Amino acid sequence: MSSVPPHTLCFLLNDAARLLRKRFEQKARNFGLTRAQWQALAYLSRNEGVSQGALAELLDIEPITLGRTIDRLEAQQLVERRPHERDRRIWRLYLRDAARPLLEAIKPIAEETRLEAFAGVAEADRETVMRALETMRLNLIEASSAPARDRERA
Amino acid sequence: MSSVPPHTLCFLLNDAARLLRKRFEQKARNFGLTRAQWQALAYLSRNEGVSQGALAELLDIEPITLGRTIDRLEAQQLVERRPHERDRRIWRLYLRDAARPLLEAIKPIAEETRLEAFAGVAEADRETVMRALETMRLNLIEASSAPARDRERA
DNA sequence: AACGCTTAATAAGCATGCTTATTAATAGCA
DNA sequence: TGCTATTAATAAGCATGCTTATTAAGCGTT
Repeated sequence: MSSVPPHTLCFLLNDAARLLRKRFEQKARNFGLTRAQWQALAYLSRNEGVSQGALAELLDIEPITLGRTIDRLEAQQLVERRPHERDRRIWRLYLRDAARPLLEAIKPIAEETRLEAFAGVAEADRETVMRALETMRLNLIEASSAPARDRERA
Repeated sequence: MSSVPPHTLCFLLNDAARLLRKRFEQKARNFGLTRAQWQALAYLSRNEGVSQGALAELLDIEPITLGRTIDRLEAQQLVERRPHERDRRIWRLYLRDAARPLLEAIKPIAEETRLEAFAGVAEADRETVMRALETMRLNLIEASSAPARDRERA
């Protein structure tokens, strides 16, 4: 009765990403971190003192989206907002001590999940996938930040 | 000051999927359909008369998630819920007439977005990516529907 | 100094996804 | 038949993401 689903890139990519996130969060629940929170922490750990806007730029998300994630990380005592020395509009972000061991502890979970996902995919193909995803990411950042043409057309 | 971001599979896959979705929705805004709504319609078009639970299973999402998407599609007169002949718990889902031309109209948008995303990726690599994503999807459905072991461990 | 432009962060409101809990109906067994 | 199990759908509550709008602060030009 039910026929083959239409596996376009958009559907497949979304499904794989959503299922990977779901699986990661099943395993990471005991740590109290979602994928988005972990990603924000991971990027922040390499860029302490950065502003919210700049960190959002690194993550390719909107500042307001990051802002609310930082709210939660701050409530969990994992991140600290400190005022900028000269510019009172800016918050500088820093990890708090509890965040560092958590970041280490969660790495094996990510690796486990990666191996589950990649099971049955040849090593060479895994590299191809990673390279292609990075290319796509850059293509799409470029495309969606310059959408004026399409909007005018419409 | 800011260093290379940690491009793990989980981050990259999520970022690529999110950016592709964002780009698709920028282009499809005039049609009033989100990616999730379009996906539900596309799968439904090949399985009319299906129940909500069965369609959710096809989409690999939770029934409650689909239920709310169907609420919106019903409000837009694109989908119809009809009672099951014998089982009063079940809604059978059908496309309404307005949905079919919409599904056709949106296909070129999806194709445009696909080409933008895949720019600079060799044809052979595109196929590798699609195959790998499908493998990953199946791996993760398998893994996350049998999570008992991990929960007990924890 | 005062005006207006830009920028950083946040607010409001929506859709999608999840988990957990509830309701209503069916199915299965004593 | 009647009790219990299961099943289908939905409700409640939360996190993440977006767009659009607002507030506050800084910058620049006159």
